[in-house]
Amino acid sequence: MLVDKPKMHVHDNGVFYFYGQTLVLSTGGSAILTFVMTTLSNAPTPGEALRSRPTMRDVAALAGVSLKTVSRVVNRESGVSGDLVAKVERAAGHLDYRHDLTASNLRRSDRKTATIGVIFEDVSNPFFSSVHRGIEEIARERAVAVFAASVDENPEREKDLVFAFSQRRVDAIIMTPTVRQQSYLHHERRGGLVVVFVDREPRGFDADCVVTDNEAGAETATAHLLGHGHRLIAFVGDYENISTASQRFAGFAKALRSAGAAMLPELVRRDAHTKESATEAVLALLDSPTPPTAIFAAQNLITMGSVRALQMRGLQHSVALVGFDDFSMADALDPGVTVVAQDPREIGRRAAQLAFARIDSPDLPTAVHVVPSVLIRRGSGEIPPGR
Amino acid sequence: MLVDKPKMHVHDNGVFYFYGQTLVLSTGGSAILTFVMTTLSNAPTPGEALRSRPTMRDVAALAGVSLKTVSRVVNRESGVSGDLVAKVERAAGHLDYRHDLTASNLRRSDRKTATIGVIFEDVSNPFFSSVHRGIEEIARERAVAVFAASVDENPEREKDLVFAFSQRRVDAIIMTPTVRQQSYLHHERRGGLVVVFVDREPRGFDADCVVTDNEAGAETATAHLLGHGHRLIAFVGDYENISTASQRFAGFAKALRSAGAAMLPELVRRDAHTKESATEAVLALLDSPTPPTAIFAAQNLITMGSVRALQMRGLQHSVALVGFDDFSMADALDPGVTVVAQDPREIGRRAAQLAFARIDSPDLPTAVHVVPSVLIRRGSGEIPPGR
DNA sequence: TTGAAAGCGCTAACAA
DNA sequence: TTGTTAGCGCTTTCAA
Repeated sequence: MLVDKPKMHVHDNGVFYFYGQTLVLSTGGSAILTFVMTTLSNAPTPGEALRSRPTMRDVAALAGVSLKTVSRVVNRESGVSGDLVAKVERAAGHLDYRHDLTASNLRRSDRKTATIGVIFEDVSNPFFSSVHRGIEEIARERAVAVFAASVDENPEREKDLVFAFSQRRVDAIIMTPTVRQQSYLHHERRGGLVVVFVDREPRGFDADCVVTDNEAGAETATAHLLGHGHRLIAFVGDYENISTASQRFAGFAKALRSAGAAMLPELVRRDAHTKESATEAVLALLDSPTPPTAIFAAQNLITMGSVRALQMRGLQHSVALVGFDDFSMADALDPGVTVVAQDPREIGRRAAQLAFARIDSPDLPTAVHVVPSVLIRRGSGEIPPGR
Repeated sequence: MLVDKPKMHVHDNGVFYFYGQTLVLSTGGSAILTFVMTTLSNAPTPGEALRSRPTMRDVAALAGVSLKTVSRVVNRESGVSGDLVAKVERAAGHLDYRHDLTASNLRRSDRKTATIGVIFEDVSNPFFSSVHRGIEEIARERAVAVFAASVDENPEREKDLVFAFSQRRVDAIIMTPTVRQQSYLHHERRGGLVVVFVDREPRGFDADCVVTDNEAGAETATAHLLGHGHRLIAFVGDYENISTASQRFAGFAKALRSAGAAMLPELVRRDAHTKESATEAVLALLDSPTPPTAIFAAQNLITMGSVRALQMRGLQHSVALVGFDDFSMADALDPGVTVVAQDPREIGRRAAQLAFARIDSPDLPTAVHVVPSVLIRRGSGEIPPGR
């Protein structure tokens, strides 16, 4: 179906299409013509020309100098006369020359691509997106570009992503390990790839790492609840094979031991991973014959899911809650949610710093940076045990 | 300071360092030795060997075949005898060979790097991190790696990032435009770079684009408040030069006009951008001589900041609020926050699909996809005008 | 200070 | 089916 008007909006099943020359309707649904644009531009179209990019040779020819001189100017090497520099820059500007970093890297002796890869469980999890942000801040200072990807609980994907980044010759990979153990990375490291871990420590692989003080933070959280008189404290956490989850569980157990409180197996749920599964787990706890008077939620999504469950039962003001990891609007809830806050952006910054430090000096001893967590009292953690 | 134990944790000003052989103390603060690890591994250390990566030539030599045969096997080309395929694969596995995509790309005729770049205002903004997620889902299907970076209100940085990605020969850039106009991209496009915009439409550049129906969504939100009897409705939005912000303002104005309601300039704030500035703006409105009975917050951070302001004045149950763009825990607040929800993940998916469609067929007419928004009633938007 | 030749790791085009 | 040669766009090395 062709339309003579150059551009238009068409409403179709809730979706608009806005095409240059062709009006496209999806199948099904009654199409409604919404309005017609009449603007026309004579700027180049997306498919125009595609004449191949100018190379250094083209610039050299236009400037009347040798290839090598252009290379020197582009790389800002010293020892080129100001006259030639100006000539080359004019020619490069005229041709819209773009230095090809991939070709440059191929020939260069240090073989650095000024590119790193980041692998998270999920780039859209607020914790990880903040870490990502922190990494970017440091990378930016070195004009390093950052690949980012999500593993999504798929263990094969961790290896695939490492492989994909390795094939693209990244200088370093910053990652959250999910696979049971990381010794498969030894091969990559022999090839000169730097690997830094964030959030969780690797297994079977000695490398730089930045983590939160999970055990101490969980201990603090639990002790906080114990201090308010709770003895029926539930633990709702991630799968045991996730190292942070098991460390947080260890902190929980340690606090109970220190207080001489019993750990009640029926109040321990280590199978929550998403908001939804956490809601389910907490509902089950609340509806059980021995409901907890307090809950320690060991991860941000789990805390959010726990809030929902408490609200569903109208218990948000009666059952105490402390979460691990802060989240957006935790302070705006009623009651505000008490959390052990991490500093994800700082974690990201440090991980990037460690990565670049090792790129610069491969022989440094490996370092594990533990970033402290902070208890933030907001109300939910200060509720006393009911009756 | 040297220590004989191989690894240790040291607590110093709240930061732990965990080094292979050297105990490092930061300056200042009382250092407390926390515990000592005794594990020792004989796996390769990070700085080990760095013997250069094996190339196809090495594989060819080990397998006793020619370079080209290895290339054929690595690229899964047909026409190689099973015998040689096995030989080559064995040799490649033995050497931990990694195909160098950067070198491959340099020589290949299509010159595709299987890499795209994404440029957002802030990768840690939940809206953008979800868009990022959507893009990744589609890119994953094509084994394409994704660079992600933030502009951070710095207009120069938009161009710098485009430049940085262009230098790395990405196949496409998916971006949120911030600079006043995008005609500088014509040069890049001539070189074959595909550009797709998300969230905001570009100016001075005809390209594929995926946006939310900002004007219609804002109109719906405002009409919703008008329908509940409000006439003193405040608009709190982003800077005027951001196209989404002005479209949402247009929708706001349109709804007022349709209802025959007056637009009160003193209730319009178009200078909010962050959570904090929104809180300030809303506090000023609430404390003014003519406070609004309802607020339309035109962006996710602004809505969050508005919630905070209402809570600070204890007005969250008296002044109505509708936000543009959903956010985490909006349903768990008291009252739940009524929003016009976008579908960021879907926006990301479509943007990626558009990008790949254009990579495959550069001559398609440009398309603007408008993804519909949905009003979600949660309580805050249904509060009637007080008294 | 400038340039010519070689070659980074790979694939295209062609030959055997 | 396999291999040889040339060369992608650039930097290195070395000579002028």
